[in-house]
Amino acid sequence: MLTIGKLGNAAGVKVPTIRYYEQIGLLPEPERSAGNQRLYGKSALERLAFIRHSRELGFPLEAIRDLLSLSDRPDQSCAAADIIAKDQLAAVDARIARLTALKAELERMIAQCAQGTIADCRIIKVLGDHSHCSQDHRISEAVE
Amino acid sequence: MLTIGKLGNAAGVKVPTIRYYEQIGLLPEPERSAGNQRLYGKSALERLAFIRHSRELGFPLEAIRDLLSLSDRPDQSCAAADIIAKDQLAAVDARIARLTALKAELERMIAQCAQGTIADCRIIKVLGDHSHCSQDHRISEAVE
DNA sequence: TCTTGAACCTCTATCTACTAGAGACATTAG
DNA sequence: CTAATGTCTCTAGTAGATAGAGGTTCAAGA
Repeated sequence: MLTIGKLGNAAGVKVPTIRYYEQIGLLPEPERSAGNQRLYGKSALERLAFIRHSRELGFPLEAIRDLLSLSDRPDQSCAAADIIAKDQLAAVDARIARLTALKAELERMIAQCAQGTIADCRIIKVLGDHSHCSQDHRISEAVE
Repeated sequence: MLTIGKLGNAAGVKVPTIRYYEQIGLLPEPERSAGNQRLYGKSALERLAFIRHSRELGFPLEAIRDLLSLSDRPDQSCAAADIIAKDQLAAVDARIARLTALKAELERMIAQCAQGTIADCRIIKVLGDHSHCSQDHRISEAVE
């Protein structure tokens, strides 16, 4: 059995984060030692590793909750998992598109800065007036 | 003079957001009407537009606070503004890099899904075990 | 002039995904 | 046995807003 610290080390997740996941019901309440400390088994480690990896791939916790409950029913269709993953991919794509537009605008802005005084600074000017922008970087309401 | 609603419309910022900006000291406290309603002039509109545009470019509010205080001192060097903008560009670049890696991994994962049952689902499998991943998508600690 | 409805006011709570800290108890190494 | 480290619960804080309750003010129409 693992204490919370060992579990955290093994899964690459900080201790308070594990307790947080338990609090929001993403991890089940574990056994306790005689002294009331949490004790985890192998399945908790697997579940936590699943969560961590999903987080690394950018899935929100609610999506992970759904994926976990899917993985608890191995005989069902995996169409739902496919949808969740595709949603996540679409979200990532949207963010990349938006960030790429931002990057272009920032580069343009920085390139124009002649390193003079604030009064002449293109950066300050551009920020103050969207009409100085080359393109529309206000892509959708996806607030990145 | 503009009421808060007109100001919001003119700048493209929601009313509660304007009050929030005032609360955190990003906008100065405006005049009030006899009935205690906020009244704004042209300079508030310019300042709010500046904030909005900066937010659209992804600058965090603290950076915007710095940029605003720079723009209040027009005779100083704009080197500081340049640094803030370059920092933001670096942050955007880092996020794009990370998201691009995530995108590749998600696409790979989805492509492998044979639409069978959960028991065979590659998505669930991959999420449960990082070793199924082609690359290291855990780029740095920049938690996107 | 009166009234209605929209816009405004303050205040508190909520969201995501954690992180930090206080003060107390448990465990383990030497 | 003691000291250091780990763990416990609880509260509060982070960014950047958004939502709602319950009440007031304003502008326009009848």
